[in-house]
Amino acid sequence: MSPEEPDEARSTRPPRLSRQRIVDAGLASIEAHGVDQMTMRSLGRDLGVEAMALYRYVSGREDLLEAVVESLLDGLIKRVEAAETTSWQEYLQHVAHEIRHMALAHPTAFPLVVSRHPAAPWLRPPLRDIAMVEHLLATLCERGFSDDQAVDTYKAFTSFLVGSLLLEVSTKTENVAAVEEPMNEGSADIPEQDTVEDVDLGQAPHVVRMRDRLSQDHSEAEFETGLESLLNRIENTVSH
Amino acid sequence: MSPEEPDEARSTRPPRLSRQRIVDAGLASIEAHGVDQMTMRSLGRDLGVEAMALYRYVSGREDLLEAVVESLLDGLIKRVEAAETTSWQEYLQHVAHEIRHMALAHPTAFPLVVSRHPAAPWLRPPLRDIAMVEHLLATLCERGFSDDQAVDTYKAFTSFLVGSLLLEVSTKTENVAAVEEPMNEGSADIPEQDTVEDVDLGQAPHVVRMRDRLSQDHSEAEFETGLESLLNRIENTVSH
DNA sequence: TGCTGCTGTTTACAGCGTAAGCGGTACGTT
DNA sequence: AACGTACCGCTTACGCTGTAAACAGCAGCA
Repeated sequence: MSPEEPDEARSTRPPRLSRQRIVDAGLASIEAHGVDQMTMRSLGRDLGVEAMALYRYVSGREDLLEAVVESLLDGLIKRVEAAETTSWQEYLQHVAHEIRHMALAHPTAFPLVVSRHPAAPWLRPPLRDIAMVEHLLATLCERGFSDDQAVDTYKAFTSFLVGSLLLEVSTKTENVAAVEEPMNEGSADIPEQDTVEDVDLGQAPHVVRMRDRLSQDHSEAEFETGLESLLNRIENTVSH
Repeated sequence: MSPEEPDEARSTRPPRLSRQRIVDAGLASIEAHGVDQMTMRSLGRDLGVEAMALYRYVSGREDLLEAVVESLLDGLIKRVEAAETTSWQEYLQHVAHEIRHMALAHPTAFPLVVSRHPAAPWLRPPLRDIAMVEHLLATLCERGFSDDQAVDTYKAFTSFLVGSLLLEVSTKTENVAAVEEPMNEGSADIPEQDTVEDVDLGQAPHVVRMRDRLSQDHSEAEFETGLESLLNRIENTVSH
């Protein structure tokens, strides 16, 4: 074995700063404590470095967040491009499942993928990558879609993903930020309302009755059902 | 006419501070300059008052944002409750259109309605109000839905709204925050990439070919189509 | 030996949310 | 008329943020 290498993995000390290391630590910090808590200073602390050191590798916090989003997407694109699918249905299902997997693996960061403005208006989240969109459109056209059909499918598909996954991860992130009561305008001797649960007990009988059902998590089945329904709908407009 | 009234509308000077006035100004500021720019200090400036004065009426910035979201919703609930609809299909369409109208009227604030955690996990955005959810569930049950069917419909309906409307308003908000280039790791004599438009010209022929189609705004038609498809799907599972 | 380039640190500044205390004004009670 | 007492908005202050700018240590090379 070579006794000495100029690489970065010899000592237990932090090897070196790099854009990749910063982005990874940023993602980890976001998942651990929420986006707001991921500050340049705390991130520097995580990496054993002053905050300003990060600015050699990212041009600012916004750039870093953008890079985190990008890093979530590019592992996925390669997998999608590698996978071979026989029908466009199978293809869209594969993409959908990959993205759902990513969303569930990073539930706190996923809203960033959705809410940050993409580079171009026609890049719809969560497919905010040109390569990804190109691959999807190309695949659909290959399978006999017209341009219009491909674009319509792309739009309906992204809408479905955003709606399903954003609400699904939001239930899994619940109390990163604590709750606080809203304050009442005038003086304050209105009978105290203990919890949200108690208010509707009088006002919302249906909600109370169905509360268990409402709280149950069937998101996977709902996702599959919705996806299948979407594919059926597309199938009808395509074969027409 | 009475020569003097103790009310607030006599002089052109700011009448008085109140929670409602603060919330309204907050919403206006958000729509004008984006959520981030709506700071307690700037909002005080808008109202001709020091920032700390606001704290008599809202318990903090978070509370204010919550109140803004609430204010977007409660005008709508009353309208939905007032409207009379004959079928559950018509009812859901009415609700969907009301919410879409709200989203388009406040495209910058709408993401707040979606992304802020609701008071209870089973209050799914954008229907984050107990009264709203109660009314929806009650109406569906009235029309013969079982509890399970009502809950499933509620979930699918909210997912649809979030996906469609969030992406629709996001295209209408495009450049509230400016773009910035991401910085490249090593030295910087890689040939400069002028705009996003030029990169894909070589790499993404399908995107280039369909760019016009991708940019065209058919969001209304897409919304109606998607909604109708959703209603059909629900209809099938209900009558089965 | 000195020069040059890269890397991380130090210092500094404007702006943020907000806790705490202060002053003025209007009003009910005496 | 005078006084106590709410209420309302202002002032000050603190710790936090993102980041611009100057600086220090250290590598390799002449």
